[in-house]
Amino acid sequence: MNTNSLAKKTVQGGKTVSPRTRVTISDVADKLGLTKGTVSRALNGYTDISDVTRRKVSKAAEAMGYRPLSHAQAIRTGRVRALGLVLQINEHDGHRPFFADFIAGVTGAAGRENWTVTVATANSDADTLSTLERLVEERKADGFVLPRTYINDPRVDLLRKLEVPFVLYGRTGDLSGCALYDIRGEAAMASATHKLADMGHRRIAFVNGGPQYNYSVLRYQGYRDGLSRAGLDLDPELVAVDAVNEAQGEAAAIALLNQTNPPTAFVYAVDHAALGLYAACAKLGLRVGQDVSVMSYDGVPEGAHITPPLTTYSVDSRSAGERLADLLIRRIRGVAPEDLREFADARFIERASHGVPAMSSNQLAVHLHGRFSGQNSTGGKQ
Amino acid sequence: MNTNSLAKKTVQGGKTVSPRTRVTISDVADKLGLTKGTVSRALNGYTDISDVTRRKVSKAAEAMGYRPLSHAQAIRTGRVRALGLVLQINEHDGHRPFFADFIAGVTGAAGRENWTVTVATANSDADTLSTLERLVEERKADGFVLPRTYINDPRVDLLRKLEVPFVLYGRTGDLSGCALYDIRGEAAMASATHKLADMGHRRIAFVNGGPQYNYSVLRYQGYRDGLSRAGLDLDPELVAVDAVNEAQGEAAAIALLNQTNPPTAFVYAVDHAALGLYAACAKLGLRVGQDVSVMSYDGVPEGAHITPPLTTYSVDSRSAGERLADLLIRRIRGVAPEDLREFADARFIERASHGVPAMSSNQLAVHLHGRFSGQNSTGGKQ
DNA sequence: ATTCTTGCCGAAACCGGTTTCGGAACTCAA
DNA sequence: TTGAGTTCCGAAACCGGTTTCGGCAAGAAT
Repeated sequence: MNTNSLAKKTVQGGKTVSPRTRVTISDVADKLGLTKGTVSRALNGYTDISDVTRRKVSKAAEAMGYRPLSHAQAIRTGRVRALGLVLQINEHDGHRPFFADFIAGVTGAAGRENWTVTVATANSDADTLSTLERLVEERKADGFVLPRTYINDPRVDLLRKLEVPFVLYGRTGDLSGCALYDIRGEAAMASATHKLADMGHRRIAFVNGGPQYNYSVLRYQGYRDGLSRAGLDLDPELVAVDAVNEAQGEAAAIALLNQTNPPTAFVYAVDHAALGLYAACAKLGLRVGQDVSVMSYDGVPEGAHITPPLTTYSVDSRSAGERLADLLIRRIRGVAPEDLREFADARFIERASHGVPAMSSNQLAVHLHGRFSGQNSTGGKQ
Repeated sequence: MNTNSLAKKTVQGGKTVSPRTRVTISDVADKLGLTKGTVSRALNGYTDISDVTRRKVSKAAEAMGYRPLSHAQAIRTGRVRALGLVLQINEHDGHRPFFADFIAGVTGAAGRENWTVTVATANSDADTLSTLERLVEERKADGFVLPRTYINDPRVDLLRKLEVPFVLYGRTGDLSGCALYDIRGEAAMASATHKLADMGHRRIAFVNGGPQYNYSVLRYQGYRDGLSRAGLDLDPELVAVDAVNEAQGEAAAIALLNQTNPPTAFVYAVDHAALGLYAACAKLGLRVGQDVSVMSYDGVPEGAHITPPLTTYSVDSRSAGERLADLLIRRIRGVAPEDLREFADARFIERASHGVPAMSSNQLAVHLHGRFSGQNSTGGKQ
């Protein structure tokens, strides 16, 4: 018998109520004349409990509003039913708008399984690692979602060493033992490149994102695949790197356009960088979608509001979060990482930032260099 | 003696290592020849432990890398050292960009005290309440941060009833027993109104946000204070409500401008709505910052990129998150809610969306109605 | 009728901490 | 010398669950 039940309960009007006190497993056991061990086994699907008893127990538990305390379970099982998410907040992180959707996806899917999500933030790689370690040490999470993977990711090394389950949002150099979810960014880049070539563009530039991220090798590969499928040669002079925000995207565009054989089309790996092309074109007196075409990747909201609206490949961050949470929970429950790899495609959003080239590369060069010095200019036709 | 220490430890090369196993409080106790009860008391500042022992214990614990398992502590203390944050993700929530900063603030401050943050999302008021209840039931958090307060907030009622600590981000109708942090939006609105009046504007409109939110009564009050300080009368025809995104802000602006005595200046309670004024002016052939002035509130990044850049009162979401986490932790530790109320001011960011009126209200009316019918127009001079 | 299974559940240990209680040793005053 | 306080720590209960172990009763096999 639950020795505390008398102290904790009060009889009011013939009905037993528990003031300010949770209903514990012993309460359920007492009510049924069983022991708490039996109740526990019944609730957790042990096979040595008769169906009759099992049904009785789960019914009573439901009726009494019994909810096991996850940290009381954790002390024995080692599981807290929580997912960990360590976000690295960089100063120049252009991806913040995604967080809300992404977090909503992760927490939503976790909640549906009655799991919770422990979120922490860090402001450097080292900080991320020590935060991960702290969360593991205190067992605040049973596993982790690792967003924004590097080609060479120290978080993966750490969690592998600690034997803590994790799932990647993105791929990484060494995938052994990794569960993951990723968007086929390479397919999007190939498709964009190919589409632009189909429209008649012959010189198509590629502006990549941060070189440390794994996505950049994939998207670059996609760009090259698109070129070769279109029968175009790769010109290294048409490739820029490390543009993840508007300013960097603008600088890259200006540098590329100031060449003697400028591109008539751009493929950007990151939407926020692609927004910089608009600024560059404003300065250089070019019309986006006519003089210069662009397609990009991510699907940020700003792209829909800019003029002309940006053609892009949109990523569904919420469903990414949902899938990641689901995969991670299964990983924690013991499914092999190799069986937990999912891919999705970005969705093509055709807007108005691309079209058939109004000029050839040569004509564009004349147009540009006949009016401008080839340096940045703050004036120009709007 | 820790009966498990032999089973768990292995001696390798004369050095005791613990393979795959945490160091527990019993390990520390064994090493020092004390009992785990003593170690626990020493570590938790009980007065019946001698200073010598206390120092010995904390030193050994540190050296052995002992970290108490928060859920093991929780089973006795009822505290999990976690803050709860339930975010309501509305479809038309224009405030998403803040989330990253806000969450970074909360988690950062919590982490500094070795607390963690469990985040959950909900998509309706009812969902928010049931999520809160679930988190309380399973004791996934010791207290909650409640962002975006309503005038009449059911979350407050719930947590008050459950006697769970919480802290508001914003004020609410009945503040009894509430700890809170808030930005003085009313002061910002008053200041904006007064500044515009000083510049010579006589008809200043106010476009408020969602009427269910507590901030809207405060900002409206601030607008009225600003008017009266400037010696201007309140004209109800110059007040619009419920504009929290660009489309709603645009509709409000067009309706206000189509009146016979249109405003020459606008005070918006929400930046995202103020962006709609730009769209409205583009349609009506007005120049923002000259024909029409505007000041707003929030400090969203888009405001800096739009032309002309938006003058606004910027809120520091990160430090808000930090302060809230700090207040909540103190609240959970027992500080009275009345002693946990903090206010901060929004920072004035003077940009180019305001100026002396180019025309009086009458002239503006002639300008508008001489060219347009007074209905929405999609054409007009860009 | 006896023995062997099998199904089902009680009893108790256990997880890693916290907290209460009591008593040994040491002071200090009478 | 003794009695009353203090100081400091050990012993054990406790928190709310999970898991192991063993045993009883009913049915099957011999």
